[in-house]
Amino acid sequence: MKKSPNVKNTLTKNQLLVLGVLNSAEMPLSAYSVLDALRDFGFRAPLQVYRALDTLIGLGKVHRIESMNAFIACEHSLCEASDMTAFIICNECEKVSEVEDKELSDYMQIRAKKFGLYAPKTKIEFHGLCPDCCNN
Amino acid sequence: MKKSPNVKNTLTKNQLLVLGVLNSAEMPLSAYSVLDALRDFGFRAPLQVYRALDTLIGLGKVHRIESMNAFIACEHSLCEASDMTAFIICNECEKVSEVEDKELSDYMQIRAKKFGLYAPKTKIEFHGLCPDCCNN
DNA sequence: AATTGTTATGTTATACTATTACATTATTTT
DNA sequence: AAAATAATGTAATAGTATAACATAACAATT
Repeated sequence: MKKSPNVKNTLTKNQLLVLGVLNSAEMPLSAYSVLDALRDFGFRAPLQVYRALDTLIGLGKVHRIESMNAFIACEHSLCEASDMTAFIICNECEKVSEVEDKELSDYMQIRAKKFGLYAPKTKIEFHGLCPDCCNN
Repeated sequence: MKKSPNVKNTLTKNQLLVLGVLNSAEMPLSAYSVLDALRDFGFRAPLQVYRALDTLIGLGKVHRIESMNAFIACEHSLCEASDMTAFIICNECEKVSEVEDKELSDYMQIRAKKFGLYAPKTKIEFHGLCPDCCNN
């Protein structure tokens, strides 16, 4: 919960590298996986990854999957604008996909208010079995 | 994602100790905080805590707050029966409270189905500012 | 162009969270 | 009591994240 420089909206070298790795990945990656992927590009320490991730998350370009300690590139254009992010996570094949659901988003806002919480951004991580894995 | 012995529903010594600590706590505790709290009772290694937690979570008596890597005793009697668990988390004072919301629970089920996900249990962690912290 | 202030990086060490693997003890079942 | 199962103890290690400090890059003045 802090900071937000980067006034001009160009990403720095490290941020571009990290985002590139996540964009190329089909699954959420741990920070250390990202680090390993970037060793040939000069990355040597976790902090280089975590710092870039912090900024990218702040910009809405990357999401953190809390239940997996992993990071995934945003699949939407303007997630920063939305007030909810939701993920479908299969416990079996571990596939993760981001979903948009305006109706759910609105409902969550109403719910949060009902609880007296000011929650401009909510995140949902649906865990379960995807259609493929259900038929086993 | 595994196991579930403990056929008879009496808790073991370690499970009771861990649950006791969490029941006495007002906030979610990390596994290592629980460990420290139980050193005088013979606990010496993290695994003693994690094992007890696994079982207690399986029984619905303890919940894991994913976004905090912490654990909290269930405030309801029959959380195991419910198909949703939701928490209100203040990013400022870090107060966490479990809420029941049948309507939201039902809605989440519908939503999950819409995404083709079999998700008998969903968890929501609302992050935001509680009423107290909003007025600062 | 040198000075200053700010942002981004690099680097080391360390803290925090969780699991593997194996040995032992306790409990239940036969 | 013997065998089978469940619970525990212990050590080592893996995995995740941050603190603290040094340095470099960049921008905005003067």
